[in-house]
Order: sequence, then structure tokens, then C-alpha cells
Amino acid sequence: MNVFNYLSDVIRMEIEALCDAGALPAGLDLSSVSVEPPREAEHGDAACNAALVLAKQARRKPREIAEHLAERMEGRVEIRAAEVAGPGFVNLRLTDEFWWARLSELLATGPGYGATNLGGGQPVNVEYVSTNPTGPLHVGHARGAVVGDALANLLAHMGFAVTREYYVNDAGAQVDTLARSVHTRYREACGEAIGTIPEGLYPGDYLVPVGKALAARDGRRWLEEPESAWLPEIRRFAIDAMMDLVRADLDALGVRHDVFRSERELVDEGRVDDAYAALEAAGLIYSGVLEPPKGKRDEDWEPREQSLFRASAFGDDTDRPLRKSDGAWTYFATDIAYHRDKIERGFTDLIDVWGADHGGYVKRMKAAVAALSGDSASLDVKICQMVKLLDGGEPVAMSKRAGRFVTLRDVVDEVGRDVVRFIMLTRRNDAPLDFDLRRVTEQSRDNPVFYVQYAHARACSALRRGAEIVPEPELAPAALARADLTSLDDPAELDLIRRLCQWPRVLVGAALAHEPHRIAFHLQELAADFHLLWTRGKDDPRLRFVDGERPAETRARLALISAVKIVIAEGLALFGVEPVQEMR
RNA sequence: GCGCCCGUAGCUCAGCCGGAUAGAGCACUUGAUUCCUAAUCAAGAUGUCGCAGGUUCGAGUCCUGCCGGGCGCGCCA
Repeated sequence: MNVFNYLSDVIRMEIEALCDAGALPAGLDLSSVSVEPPREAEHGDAACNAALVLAKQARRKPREIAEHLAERMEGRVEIRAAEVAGPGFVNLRLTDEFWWARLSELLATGPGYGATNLGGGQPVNVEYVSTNPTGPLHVGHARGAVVGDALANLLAHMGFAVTREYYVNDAGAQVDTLARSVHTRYREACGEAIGTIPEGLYPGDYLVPVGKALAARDGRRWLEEPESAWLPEIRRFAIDAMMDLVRADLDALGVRHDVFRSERELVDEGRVDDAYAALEAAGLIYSGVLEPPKGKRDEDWEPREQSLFRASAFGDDTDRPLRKSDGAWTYFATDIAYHRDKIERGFTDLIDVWGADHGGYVKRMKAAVAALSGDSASLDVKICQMVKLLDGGEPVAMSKRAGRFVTLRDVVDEVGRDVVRFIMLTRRNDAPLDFDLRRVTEQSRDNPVFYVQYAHARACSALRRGAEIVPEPELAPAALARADLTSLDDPAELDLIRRLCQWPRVLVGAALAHEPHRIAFHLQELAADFHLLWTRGKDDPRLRFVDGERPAETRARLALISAVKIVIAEGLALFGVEPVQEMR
């Protein structure tokens, strides 16, 4: 049960009853009535704004409405107290019995508590990573990869039919550069002296084995050929090799995709022409000359007539070119075709996860999606800000030559996949993130990964000890759901139950807002409540989780601990992080 | 010059379609360990929510303008 949805329904019923009784006029619009956890614990378990929202349309004073509502709420068995507070809030306090019942419910549900069919099977396309296949992934890419992956996990958990997608930019000039770079390494592998890598080619060592592999496969046949002869073949070979590299890097992070969509295939299949024709038919393409960009160096700029998409008709600042001067498609044109491809595959709910350097691109892509779908599809772009890599507070040099910790693989090898994944989700995607290699592996309160994992490990530890008192079959969540929980009457214990019961609400909020970081914050708060209770048991033997002298109380507390373990494990699973059983 | 994002405690950040006296952690001070992991916990102090207007019962949250920082700005992807 989502407690707040439940209370919201109850409040609506009681308002209807007040209307029927004539205390309020009929036909009130209740859409903005909400029941939420109050910021301050003193304000009770839940606060309702109904009286404030309804005052104007009911033509009554807020407090007067609140008094009536509070009176009715107090009449309900699950309500211990309903108080009018402040300008007209109704603060609700629920009985202990109500909370114990919720804990039982959580345990009876077991793993998967909080998962709902919010999405109703609606298809959602989440596109993330989508880096150019020209080299290994760097730390910056890890953030988008993890955010996209966790968001996809979350949406799938909440009943959306999620497709995880990677757009392979294998058609532009950069992959030609890649092919030339590989050809150079190929000549090297064939025994030619290549000297320093020419300016404009990719110098990285990661291409050395690619050159060797090409030489091993094709021998010396490309040495005497002109570029036009070898470029397509070597380009294909190089892209395949780079995508293998990228996939391996993603695999090291535990990030996966369902679909790898190739830009080149879109072009070859004529999908860009189709998209162009569709926009043209809609009268959204014209030939025109753009204003020169201001504030940027203008020397090379000259007026040029181009095929322009009327992005400005859909909220963009200016219209955007679709063809380069040589007639080739711009990146935007192929990206339009790609998003049209998604829409044609039946997606009306599109999410793109991009890096900060693509921020200026959001409006035009949204404009394109609006134009292509006739406003029936929505695009949400999650821009991931920079990751600042630190080591003990000092910035880590990010130059390729320095070679230290610049690649995603290096960071994963250094601190571990789970740490990278969790830390990447401890900030809103649109805020910059400090990633301190030393701090994230510290075992201390200010390392959120550790703090949450430690709570899980402690829960496991207590359950292991509990197994010495309570027979194994009775330790299963479904069995603990039937335990007598009435001894869980300490405020700290009830606070913990309340926190656990917020989980369904957190998941819904995070899923609707596309904000997985909310889960990280909730897990930290849950861990804090749990650690507090744990330490309290040191002072107050009555609160200890496992006590052989008092099996009934032990059973109740093991139920509580089991619930903590379930929620933390579920949250970590959404993040793709393995919960640890013990930490030594 | 224009666009997007950000600006909340000394530091790093939460703040959920506008809600009550704006919250955590770190750092600082003090305290808790024969007791389930003290790798933890408790107590104390900390604010012109960048600035100025506006919208309304109510603004950190919405609107406008300014200031500061980041990212970007046709024929790169």
C-alpha cells in the first residue's frame, strides 16, 4: 500500500461526505488536494492541504474547512489524531497498529515491494551513452551510462516497457578519421615505420591491436591500394573493433542495451531521405540563409543558402540546417531520422541522456520530435553535467598523456563497479559531480556507498544471528509478516517503519520525474534511521534486535530488519549495485 | 551577443505539480565502546535560499530584469 495514496483517497471520501452533509458545497474540484509527508516530524505522519486548496472555491475559511475535516478523520480507526495546524493544514497521526500492518504488508510482498504498474506497459525508449565509436569510454561517459541504465531499471520496475538504446554514430567524418588512424596502425603492423601519428588522426595506443588484427586478417593487401579502395572496408573493421571495446567497457560497468542502432544503416536504408521528405511534405523545410553566429570567430563564415528545418516554429531559437555544403546530411538530419525511427517503432515516450556539451542541442531535437510526431510524442533530455575527478581533494589530470584514471575502465578497476555506479547517482543529473577516488572507497559516514552498504550488511548480520534463535523457515519475509509486531513501539522503531513505507512513494516520484538520484537520498535516510536504532540497542537492551531470552520480541525485530534489507536491496538493485552481506 | 544549466550553512549538497519555524552530511566542540560490527551513534552551533521587482492566502520553488559560474552557438558528432 502506498500510504499517502491511501490517505488521499480517504480524505477525498470524507470531503464528499462533508459535501453530502451540506457542510461544503457540492461539485468541488479536488484535483489539487494532496497528502504528503510533512517536512517536520512534529507535524505528524501526513499533512493534508485540502482546506487551503478548497477555501476559495468553497467560499469558507480554510480553518473552518479544516476543523470539519479533522473531526471526520478523527472518527476513523486508523487515525490516532487529526489536528488543524498553521493556516489550515490537517495533520494526521496514524495508530501504531496501522504502521505494524503496513510492515506486515511489506514483508508479505517481499522483494519487489513498491513496484507498481505505474507505466501500465507503456513503451518507453531510453537512449544513453551513444558515444562515437572512436575509442574507449572515459569517466565522463560513465555518468550518462549509469544514469540511463538506472533510469531504465527504475521505469521497467514501475511497469513501463523499456527499450534501452545506443545510437552508433558510425556515419560521420570521425569514423573516416578512425579508419585512417587504423590504416596507419595497420601499416605499422605490417612493418612500416610510421613515426609519430600525423596531426588529425587518433594517436591512442588502443588502435595498435586493431591494426595488428587487421594485418592478421587481410595480410598486406591494403598497403598499395589508394584510400578510396580500403576506406570502407577498414572503416567497418575499425568500427566493429571500437564497438567491441565500448561494449566491453559498458560490460565492466554492468551497463547493457537492447538495441544498437546504426546511423550508417539509417542513411543506407534511406531513412534520412524519408524523414526529410516527411518534413518537406509538412512544409517545414525551406531554402534560406542563416544569420552569422555572434560572439564566435566569424572569419570563415560566409552566407550560404541551405536546406533549413523550421525548428523555430517549435520553440527553437532559430531554424537549423539539414545538409552540409557538400550535400551530405548534417548530424542533426540523421538524428531527426533516428528519432523518427523511434517514433515509428511505436514509442511516444522518449528519453535521451546526453553530456553537458550537448546542452545547446536540446531545443532543436525537441522541436524535431514535436514536428515529426505532431506533438503526440514527448522527448525528455537528461543532460549530465561534468564529472570532476579528484584524488584526495586534488584534481586528477585528465590529459591522455598523463594516462592515469582517464578511462572508464581505469576508474572501475580502481574503485569497483558498484562504487562508480552508486556515486554517479548521488547527484541530480544537471548538477556537476565531484568524484573523489579516495573518498568513495573510505569506510566512513560521508561516503554514501559505504554507509548504505553497511546498513545492509548489518541487517544481514542481525538476521544471521537471529537464525540461532528463530528457526530458519520462520525467517523468511512471508513468515515474519505473520509475527506479532506489537513490541515495536519505540519511537525510533516506528520512525523506521514510516521511512520504509515511504518507499513506494519515492519510487513513483523518481519514475515520473525521471530522477533516479532520489532513490540514493532515500536509501541514505533509511540507512541513517537504521544505524540510529542499532546504536540505541547498545544503551537500551530492550531495543536489541536479537535476544535469546525474548524470542517474541526478537521475531518482531527481525521482521523490521528483514524489511530494511528488502528495501535497501531493492534500491541497490535498481542502481545495478550488489548489496553486500558482510563487511570485514 | 544569444541559448541552456547552475547559484541554498565555512565546504559538498537535498528540498518531491508553490505550503507551516528552509534540511542532511562534512568540518568544529562535547559525549557514548565488558553489550548484535564505535566502519556507528548522540548533543551543540551555523543561513540577506546570488540581487531586485512581480504573481497570491502562501515563493528556495512560478514570472521578469540584473549579477556570478559552467556548457554550447551553420558546412563537428
